[in-house]
Amino acid sequence: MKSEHIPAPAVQRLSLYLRELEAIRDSGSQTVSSRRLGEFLGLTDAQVRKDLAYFGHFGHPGVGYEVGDLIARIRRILGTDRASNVVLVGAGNLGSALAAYRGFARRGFHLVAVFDNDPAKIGRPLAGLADLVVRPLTDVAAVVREFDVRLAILAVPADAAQQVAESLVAAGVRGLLNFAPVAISVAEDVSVSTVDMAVQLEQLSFRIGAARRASARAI
Amino acid sequence: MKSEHIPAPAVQRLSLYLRELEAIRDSGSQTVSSRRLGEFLGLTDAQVRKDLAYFGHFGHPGVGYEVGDLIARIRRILGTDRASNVVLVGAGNLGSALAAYRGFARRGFHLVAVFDNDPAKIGRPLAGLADLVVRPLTDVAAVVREFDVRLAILAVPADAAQQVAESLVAAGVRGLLNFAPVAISVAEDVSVSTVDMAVQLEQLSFRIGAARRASARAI
DNA sequence: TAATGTGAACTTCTTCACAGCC
DNA sequence: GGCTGTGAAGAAGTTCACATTA
Repeated sequence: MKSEHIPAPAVQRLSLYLRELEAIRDSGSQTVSSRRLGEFLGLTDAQVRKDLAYFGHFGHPGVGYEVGDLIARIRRILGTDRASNVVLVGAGNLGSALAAYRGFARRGFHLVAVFDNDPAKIGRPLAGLADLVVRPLTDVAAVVREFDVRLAILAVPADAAQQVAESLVAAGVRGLLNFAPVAISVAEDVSVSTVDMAVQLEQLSFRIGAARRASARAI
Repeated sequence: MKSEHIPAPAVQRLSLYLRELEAIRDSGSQTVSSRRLGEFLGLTDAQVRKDLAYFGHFGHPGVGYEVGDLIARIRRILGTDRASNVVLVGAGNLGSALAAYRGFARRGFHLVAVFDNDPAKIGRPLAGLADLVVRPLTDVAAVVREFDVRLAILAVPADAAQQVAESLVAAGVRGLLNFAPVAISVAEDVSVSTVDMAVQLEQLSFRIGAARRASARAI
């Protein structure tokens, strides 16, 4: 297969496979079948095979996939086989929590700087992170260039998000993980992924409401 | 239209429309066209109309949609027209940040309790939130029943997530917003939405890598 | 026997294009 | 003229089922 166009949902699942594979590796398995890999994620074996086949011939008929090999391949595909530098803008509650999160480092992302424009925060280390001193937003361009930063995390208030995004992009950032509850528009060669936690709760609210309505009808 | 089956992506977008509509209302507009509503979200006008039409006849030909009315209708559909009680499990960095986040309350979710099993945290108020005292996990069932809690936020380590999820579900919770980087399996009448921030960064990493590869080919 | 990779069938979602209404 | 609602067409994604390989 190894085609030109790969469905976006397939790429999303690739990350989930990676997470699952790491757990499988830690449990001691050398190989894994498409069925087992999909099981926990609620996916069919065919789906798993199709997804992986978009990227190459990774499996061995009759055997399955070699766990360590597949992890390495997926990391290469995602571009996380080498650590990449990331900056964080916004040293409030959420920003501090994100900076302290170890999951980023474990998956190949190295946080090199934190920015904020609050004079009370600038110059101080983030709570519990002695090596990360908050820097003023005016330093963004210099840091992005110095550390060849391509990804940034936005944890600023909604009304500041668009402007901060623009300065990051101007400095050379190519991907933004936005936690502000607002849509951000940037040049189309820049990727933005917005995580709006209230939206997630609303979706759950709808789904449990729909379930209740459905069961009410069934009675 | 007002059909039985509604595409999941349409429901997702409903939340985004709501967010956008609130901004439009605050900017003073009384009505909005499908084109304008979709513009910022990168959606076509047809998509917006189709999505809204799944739920009823909300618009006025020649005029558009009445902003306040549409907000009220979408809130009803999502089940957020009345505040619903939510609990949070995990009072670490992320949990504390989530508890302090005002966006939940603004969108109709009321955080009634925070749980943790760390004795050093139990009995103390969350940083900056005097009214939220951390309670032991053993209180979950009682609180869920007392406040008729249907939604819970999980901000616990990955290796605890499944177990905590099970106790929440046993207590009567019907929807889980999971921030632990692990798939959770529960009865199928319970909804789970997992937000894995490292996965989001990986997706961005892939997209900017793919863009680079594409431009390299183009040269 | 066990499991992959993949065309073909099927299902789901999106876009088009236009009748109808303000 | 402006704009919605929607059937029909088209595109995208998923599942099936089987040839193939270990």
